[in-house]
Amino acid sequence: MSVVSCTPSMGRPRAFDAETALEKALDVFWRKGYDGTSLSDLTEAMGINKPSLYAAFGNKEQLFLKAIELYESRPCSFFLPALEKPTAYQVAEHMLYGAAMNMADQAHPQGCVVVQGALSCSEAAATVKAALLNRRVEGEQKLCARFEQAKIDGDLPANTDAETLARYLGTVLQGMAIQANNGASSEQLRQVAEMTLQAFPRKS
Amino acid sequence: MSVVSCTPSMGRPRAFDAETALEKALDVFWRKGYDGTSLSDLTEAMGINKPSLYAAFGNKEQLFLKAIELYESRPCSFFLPALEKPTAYQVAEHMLYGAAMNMADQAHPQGCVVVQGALSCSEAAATVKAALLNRRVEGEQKLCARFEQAKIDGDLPANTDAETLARYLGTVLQGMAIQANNGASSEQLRQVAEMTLQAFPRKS
DNA sequence: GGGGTTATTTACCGCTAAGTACAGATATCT
DNA sequence: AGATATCTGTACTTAGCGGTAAATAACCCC
Repeated sequence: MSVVSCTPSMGRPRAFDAETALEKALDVFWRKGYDGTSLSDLTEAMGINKPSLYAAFGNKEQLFLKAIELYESRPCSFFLPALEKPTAYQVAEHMLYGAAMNMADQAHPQGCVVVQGALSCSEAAATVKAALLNRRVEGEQKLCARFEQAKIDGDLPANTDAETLARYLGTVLQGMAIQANNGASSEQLRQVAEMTLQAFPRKS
Repeated sequence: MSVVSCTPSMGRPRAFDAETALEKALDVFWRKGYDGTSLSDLTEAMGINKPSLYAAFGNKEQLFLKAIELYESRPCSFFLPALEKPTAYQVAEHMLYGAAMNMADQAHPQGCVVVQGALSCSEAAATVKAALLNRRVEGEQKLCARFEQAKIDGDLPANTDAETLARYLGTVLQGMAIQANNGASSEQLRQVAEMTLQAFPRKS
C-alpha cells in the first residue's frame, strides 16, 4: 500500500521522490511536533516548494497524518511484529526490548512521534492530536486482546487482568519515549525493560 | 518565596491578582503546550491585557517558567513530599499513588505539564524545553540519591542498582502522564501503580 | 511538432503571532 | 494639592504563519 499519490503517466514528472520527501517531513514533525513545525521547516527539509507540497500531500495536517502512516509502516517498527510472538511473555519482551533499541536510536529523533507529535497542542492541531491518541489507545487494545488470547492459550494465568497488564506495558513504553527524549541510552532503556518484566506474570 | 514580582507601594495598584493570573496561565500552557499557546489565549484566560502581562511577567517564555515554578510548589504536588517517606518502598508507593491520583484529576488538565509542556517543539521553545528536561532529569537524580540512602539505611538490598530503579520509576511516572492524556482514570492508573510495585525489590 | 496535462517557480494573499508606544487612569508621598 | 510612580487600554509594528494564483517549464500522446 503506497501512502502517497501514485505518479500519473501524463504531464511533467515530479522532480522529487514523494516517499523520500515524506521521510524528511516525518523527521521534522518528530523533532518539533505538529505545532512547532512550520511550512518553511517542512519545505526546507523536504527540498521542495510550498505548491509542490500542497499538490502532493494536501496540506500540513494531511501531510502529518501521512507521515504517521509511514512511521508505523516502517520496517524498524516493533509494535505489531511483537504481537505475533508465541507467548504473552515473549510479546512483552520483544516489545520492550524493541522499544529500548528503537526509541534511543541516534539514526532518527529520539522517542516516538505518536507520543510526542501532538501531546499538548493548539486547537488547530486538535485533529492530529485525536489521531495520535487513537493510535495509542488502539495499540493498547490490541495488546489487551493478545493477552486475552494468551489466557486461552494457557501462557498467562487465568486470573490475569489483561487490561491492566496491557495498560502497564503501554505506560512503560510511553514512558520510555519520554526517557529517550531525556537523553537515556538504549542500554539504559534495556535495563528498564528488564525491570518491567519482573512485574510480568509467568506461566504458573 | 513569591514567584511573582512584589507589589510596590507607589503608583497605580495592580487591578488583578498576579498569583491567580499565573494559575490561569499554567492551565493554558498545561492544556496547549508552549508552542500551542498564543498570547491571546493567555491574556483571555488571565483576564488581563498584553501590556499588563509583559509588565508583570516579562514575556511568554518567562511567564511559562514562572508557571512551572508555581506548578511544582503547589500543595497538591506529590513528588518531593514522597521523597521524605521513611523507606524506599514507601517512597515509590506514595509517588506512584500520588501520580495516579493527581494526573487524572479532573480539576485540572490531565497529565503533567513538565512532561507535556514542551516535549517536541520549535526552536523558539528550546529554552523552555531544556528547562523541563532538566527538571525531569533532576527529579530522577533525587530519586536515585534517595534510593542510595535507602541502601545505606538497609531498606533496599545492598546490590540494588539505584540508578536503574530510579529510571524505572521515572519511566512509569512519565508514562502515566501520557496515559492520563489518553483518558485513563485515576483508578486505572492506580492499578498500573500496583503492578509497577511488583517489580520493586523488597527488604530481603 | 503541436496540444493537453502536470509540476515548478515566483509572488502574493489575509491573518495572527509576539511584542511595544503612548496616552490616560489611579494610586502614594511630600 | 501637586509631583511622581505605576498600571491599564487602545492601537500599532514587524515578522511569520498557512495557503494560493498565475505564469512558465517539462513531459506524453497523436
